[in-house]
Amino acid sequence: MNFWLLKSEPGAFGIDALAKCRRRTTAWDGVRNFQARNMLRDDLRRGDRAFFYHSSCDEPGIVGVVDIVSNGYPDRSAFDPGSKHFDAGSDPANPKWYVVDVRLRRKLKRTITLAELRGQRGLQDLPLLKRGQRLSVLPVMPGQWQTILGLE
DNA sequence: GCCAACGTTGGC
DNA sequence: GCCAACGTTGGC
Repeated sequence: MNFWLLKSEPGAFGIDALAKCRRRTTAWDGVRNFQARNMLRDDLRRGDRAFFYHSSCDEPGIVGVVDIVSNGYPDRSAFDPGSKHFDAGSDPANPKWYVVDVRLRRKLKRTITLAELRGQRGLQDLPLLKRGQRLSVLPVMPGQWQTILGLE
């Protein structure tokens, strides 16, 4: 099992929105960055686990844990002209963008803030904390995962 | 709103 | 292939 961190803006799709989804499960769609796409397509696997991170908000930080419940598959929102994630450059016969399905495992009892993560020993190498890092899908090493859970 | 950092685009 | 211009991300 591998560990990941998935970012979302709570104003667009926050953890409470996921909690309201049928079976607390949804396709993690709308990722439009090639590096993140490659990870969704090739690296995230059913059975993996990820932190749910809120970005661009009052209190950026980790708010929950999700299970990855599918392998990567084409992002259908890219094919839908009515979707805000529509991309005319993605063809169903040759999909450009990918998703995985995620299911909410649990909300954390409290938000583990970005500021708190920055100050934590043992997380110096967490990709989330690297300068200029902007990917919405990021790996988390097992030791980092445990360190973060220990902060809750 | 500002700005640093990075990705993408497109002319050459 | 280079690189300037532009767009986006995201913390502050």
